[in-house]
Amino acid sequence: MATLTDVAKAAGVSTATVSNVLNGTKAVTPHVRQRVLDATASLGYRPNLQARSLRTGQSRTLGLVVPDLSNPYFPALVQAIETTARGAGFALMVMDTGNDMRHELEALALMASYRVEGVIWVPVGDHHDLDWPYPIVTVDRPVPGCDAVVADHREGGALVAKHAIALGHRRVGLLCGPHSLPSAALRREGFLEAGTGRFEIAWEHEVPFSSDLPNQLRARLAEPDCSLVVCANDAVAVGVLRATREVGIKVPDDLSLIGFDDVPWADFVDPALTTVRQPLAALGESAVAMLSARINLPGRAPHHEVLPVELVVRRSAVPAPAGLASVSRRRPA
Amino acid sequence: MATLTDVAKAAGVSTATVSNVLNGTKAVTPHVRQRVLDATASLGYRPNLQARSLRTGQSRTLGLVVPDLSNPYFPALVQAIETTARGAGFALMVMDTGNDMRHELEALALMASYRVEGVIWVPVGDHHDLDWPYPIVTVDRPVPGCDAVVADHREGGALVAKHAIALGHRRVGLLCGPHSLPSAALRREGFLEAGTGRFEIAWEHEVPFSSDLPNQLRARLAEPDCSLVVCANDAVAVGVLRATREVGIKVPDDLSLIGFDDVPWADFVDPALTTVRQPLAALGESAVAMLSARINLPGRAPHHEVLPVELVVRRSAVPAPAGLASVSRRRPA
DNA sequence: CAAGAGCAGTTAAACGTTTAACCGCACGGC
DNA sequence: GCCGTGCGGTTAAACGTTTAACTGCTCTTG
Repeated sequence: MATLTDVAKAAGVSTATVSNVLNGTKAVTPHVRQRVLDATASLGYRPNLQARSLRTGQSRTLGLVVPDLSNPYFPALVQAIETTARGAGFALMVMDTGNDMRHELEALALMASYRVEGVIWVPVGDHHDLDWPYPIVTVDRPVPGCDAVVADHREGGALVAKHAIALGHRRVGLLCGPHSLPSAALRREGFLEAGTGRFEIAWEHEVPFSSDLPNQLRARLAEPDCSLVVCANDAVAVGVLRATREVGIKVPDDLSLIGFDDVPWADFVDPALTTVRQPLAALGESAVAMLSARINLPGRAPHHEVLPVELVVRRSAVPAPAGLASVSRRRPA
Repeated sequence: MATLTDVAKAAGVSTATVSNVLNGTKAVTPHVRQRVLDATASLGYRPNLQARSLRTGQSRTLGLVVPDLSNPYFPALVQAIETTARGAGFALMVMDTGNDMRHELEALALMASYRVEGVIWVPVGDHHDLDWPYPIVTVDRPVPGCDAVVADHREGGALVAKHAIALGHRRVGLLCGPHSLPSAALRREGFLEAGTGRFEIAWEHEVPFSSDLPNQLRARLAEPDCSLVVCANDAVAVGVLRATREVGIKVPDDLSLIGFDDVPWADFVDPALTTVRQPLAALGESAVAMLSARINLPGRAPHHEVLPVELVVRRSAVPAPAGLASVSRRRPA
């Protein structure tokens, strides 16, 4: 590849001059400026960003560390991060940790070696005492000492509760995600808080964020004993959908269902899922905004940003049958 | 961050020696070796890969250029590419072109500036006369002069046809993707080739790869005039699923449906989609394998690799009703 | 008209590595 | 007792940039 020196030689000037016209650093005579431009064009010169980085200490590269790209939650997030990062003049280096904490630390170390200027991180394990030579913004899961941007899971839970109340449900089943995950815990809290006194929790189970439901749950779903099941996740909702279909319970006629996340296919299942949309694109944009802010002026105290979520009403949750019908129907005398 | 020179100073040796112990380039006395190791550890030294790259000309970085990360086709592909690339000692720089040819060229140019050693590219437009200073492997869409790895779309089409025959369908509707896309065209060819004489094409439409069907198609689907609809895509299949539901046609009882791709949620819709699985992980692995092969020995003629696809039978396609029932039912005397 | 300022360009150092060339020394073989 | 060789280490150049310091010039200005 052509180098700055090549261009300088071709244009008959010094490398400094070439650098100056290419970066607009200093004024140069129109005539020589044109000669330089011609030379760059004809040689197909492209600056070597690694060399520049070495000299300036700015790699113009951001890192992104995620636990599992094939999780439908991520693509939209990654896309938003990549496009806004590039818009801000940063290229994005991506690493998938496969949900493994060890890989996670290796990834962060590699990022350091590649001299990224900052990292956006969706952590999987519990972390503390991190010290890396670059600023970090975590997404969805705060880590002590790092900036963080999260969706308003608590409010999301509350939105679900309010919707349940508006639909007149009095007995609801609750399938919440792993308590160890802040997001799941907050959704649950928000939901319970907004719902106390307005409806009764018929039962509650902790399930993984997956559409493969634990077996004991299938039995439970055969006799739901409630008119609405609130799910940790859209994936979980699909699991419930399947399980109920197997035992002949119809959603939403016999049983209402609410998910969370609004994954891309939430609108494709039958019935389309009523769910809470996470502002994936906004999360991504905020993350890179916070990161570049911190790159530009380090030393400020870590900051948390929480973004609003949105209830999206589709067809899986309908008004509760009058007189707690679903409860009595399932409890023949 | 600590530098090689810092380490050398701390260990009381020259930078060359430090480099040699860290890379195992030359033998060094166990004693001094240990001193160096201690120094690196205590300083938390991490090699500056940019500087190394500048010196050696090897950035240990690969580029990935995709048209649209939020397309469900990609996450699995990206994941496979990233993990196998990293396994081979390469970090991955990702850029999303937003389905825009101009962005595509900008992305390739940026990759050049970042001095990636090679690029894996899922092109969107028609390209030729490319010349970039790095090797390129295209995925899913061959570009003249580049290595390519593709799924066996033709065979996929044939698999669908054979399955249709096995199920006894005699009249089928065909919704094929944009003819301009080789993948869509090949699926169609394979399908038609394997099916001629065994079933009749009741009608055929060219549709975009989307679940929003053109309106004239909805009318068509109200009177399918066939027992099976073969879809360009799982997304298209979902579109058909919706449209038929609206007019009261039941899948698969009244009408069978076959998709393509086996996107992650193909199993979540009702009925679960019978479809053709693309070997996404294998495509990714092959792509980086081909790329590192070419990096190691350039100058070989471009090579194409086509990977086998797989029919996955679920519930959306069932045996045809006897006596072309679906046809006669829809045509009352 | 002399001196100072500003302009347009060059020189050279520096960023953090790798690596070829070199150097001193001990050792083995004749 | 010498010479060649291999070992363990150092020196210094080079990779492609940016940029501070410098050099002539021309212009302005008092």
